[in-house]
Amino acid sequence: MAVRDWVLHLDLDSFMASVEILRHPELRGRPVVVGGNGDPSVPRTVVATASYRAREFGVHSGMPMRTAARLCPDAVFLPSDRPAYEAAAARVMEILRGFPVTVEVWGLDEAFVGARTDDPVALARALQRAVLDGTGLTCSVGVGDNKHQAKLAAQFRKPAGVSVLTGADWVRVMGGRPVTALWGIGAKTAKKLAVLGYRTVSELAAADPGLLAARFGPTNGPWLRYLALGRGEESVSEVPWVPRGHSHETTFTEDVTDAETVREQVVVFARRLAAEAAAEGRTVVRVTVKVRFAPFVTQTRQTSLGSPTSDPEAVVAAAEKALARFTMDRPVRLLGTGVEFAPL
DNA sequence: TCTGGGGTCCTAGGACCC
DNA sequence: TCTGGGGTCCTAGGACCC
Repeated sequence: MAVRDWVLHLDLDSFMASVEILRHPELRGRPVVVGGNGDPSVPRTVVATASYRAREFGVHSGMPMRTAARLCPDAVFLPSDRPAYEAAAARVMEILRGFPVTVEVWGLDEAFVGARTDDPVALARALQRAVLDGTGLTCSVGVGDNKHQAKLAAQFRKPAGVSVLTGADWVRVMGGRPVTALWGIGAKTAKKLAVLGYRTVSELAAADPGLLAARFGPTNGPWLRYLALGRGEESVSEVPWVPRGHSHETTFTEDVTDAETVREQVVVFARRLAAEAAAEGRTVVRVTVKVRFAPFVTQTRQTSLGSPTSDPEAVVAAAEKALARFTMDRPVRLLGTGVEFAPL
């Protein structure tokens, strides 16, 4: 094969569960479920990651922990331990950077890898081997002409597989699949597309661009068709991601009706966010408070700051001002607070 | 399946200005 | 006095992803 640029997507398999099994070897081969505080009887908590053994029982990410416990009573349930996963992910990224490639970290457990090679599959295998030898973790790798193709390909053979998806076989592989197979089209968009008569990737690829723009907007409309044609970003960048902001939220185990409890939680979040901004050398330009009322109705209110700051009192005051704009006439299920940073 | 937490980006509508 | 057109900023909400 000729030498050319490729995009690879590396996806760690059942990442959080795998990290737990690594440090608790006696769990190997058992169904392991990570989520909430590790107690599956607590309502309003969901599965973050299920091991492949647990998935055989139908357990999957996003499922209520209580449902997981019903499907797989013998599973080991563990709380999620972010610092441990961040440390494991950092080791994986360092291993990838040992190769003559460009590594773009993408979320906690994924990376895009840009490489100039005549054998991307051999490279994918070498990356997998190095990650396994260095950390004990397995990963799946997708190879493509762009990020979209590589990302989809990585899902084809999980766990521990390598798959290739390029423009040359896009239509054959993807054409007949539902539009939700594309990276960025979910159930809501699929439903709207179905109304227009576009159900498969090939149908969307042949869609009327004007119709899409009218229905989905000037940016999103054309982008949907672009996805269906198998296009995507071709460049991989190792420049570290600059966060746009941070947020914290909590779903109360039982709905809260006491206004003071709500206010106290907002203040706690605002102080934490101000401290995080200061620690990262960032300033806050906007504070958003999010309230999810019972049964499941979500509203947001935001306050812009006159001038960017990381002063905790200013952030707290802005959060309280946003909170005051809600009509608190129903029990509160979830409370969140977020800050938007000034660009660097 | 009674539905987490942390992100990103886009859109629509109103305010305001020239 | 019945009322253009464009630009920009702000807010609230929606959709998607892991």
